[in-house]
Amino acid sequence: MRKPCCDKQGNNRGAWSAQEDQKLIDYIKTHGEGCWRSIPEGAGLHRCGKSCRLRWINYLRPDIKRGNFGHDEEDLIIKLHALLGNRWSLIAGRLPGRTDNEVKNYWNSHLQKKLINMGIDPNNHRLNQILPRPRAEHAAPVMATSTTTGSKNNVAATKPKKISNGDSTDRVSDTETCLEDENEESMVTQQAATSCSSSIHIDLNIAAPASPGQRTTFENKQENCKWGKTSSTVVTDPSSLPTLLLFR
DNA sequence: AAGAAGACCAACCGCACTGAA
DNA sequence: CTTCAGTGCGGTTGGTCTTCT
Repeated sequence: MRKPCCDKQGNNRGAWSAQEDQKLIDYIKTHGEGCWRSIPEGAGLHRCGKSCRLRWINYLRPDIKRGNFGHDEEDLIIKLHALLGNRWSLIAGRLPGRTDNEVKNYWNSHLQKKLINMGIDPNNHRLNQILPRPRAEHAAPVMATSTTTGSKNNVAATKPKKISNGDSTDRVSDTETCLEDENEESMVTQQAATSCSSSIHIDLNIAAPASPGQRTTFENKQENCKWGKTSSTVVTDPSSLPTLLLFR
């Protein structure tokens, strides 16, 4: 397999210092985002390009929105996850100012637990057979309070190892979307979007994400028709799916 | 007050994809 | 057509903070 790009000896690793951040910001401000490989050298950073890119995209970019996720953002993530699975960059693309890493972390640390508490399997967004018994004072679904479940280990335990069979479409196989069988995804997403209750009005067409210039592999695949699966049936009425609780 | 357990999140790692040579 | 460098993405890790006992 490929050699990692970050095997260069002498590179810093771990947390970024304020000085390093500033160097990166200054460099990108003057030269723009370009060849990530050349950025560390140009900026005088002892980091690999990959690390610089990550730091910039996830933390230093000026349009990053930091802080708690709003209620509608949460709602949107859940809905998008139901549609798209673990395609975090796509999901993040619909949330202005949010990064894929942030969305992913929020999902793993908050939303999974929330869904579990609501009796919904976060992997496929289906209603679980056995609902967790709500506490008397919390008859309605509520935000996950501090529970003993859902620790890092528990979360990890729910995640099967990545299946690497060379078929990139299977990269989301561990968290199948409830609409996984769709091959007319954009159509379905539109339908789902219209069936969302909602104060949230979004365009769920699979198109260029909110952040300009960012083109995902997923979208490339879309364009190249590599989604490939043609055998599955198209569910034209999402309301017929018993699983899409959140779209009612 | 102190240690343990849990929660959160920044960063790293490995793999897949693309495009140029 | 093949190879390889560059890049992006998703999964995972590990450090730090917070809460619990």
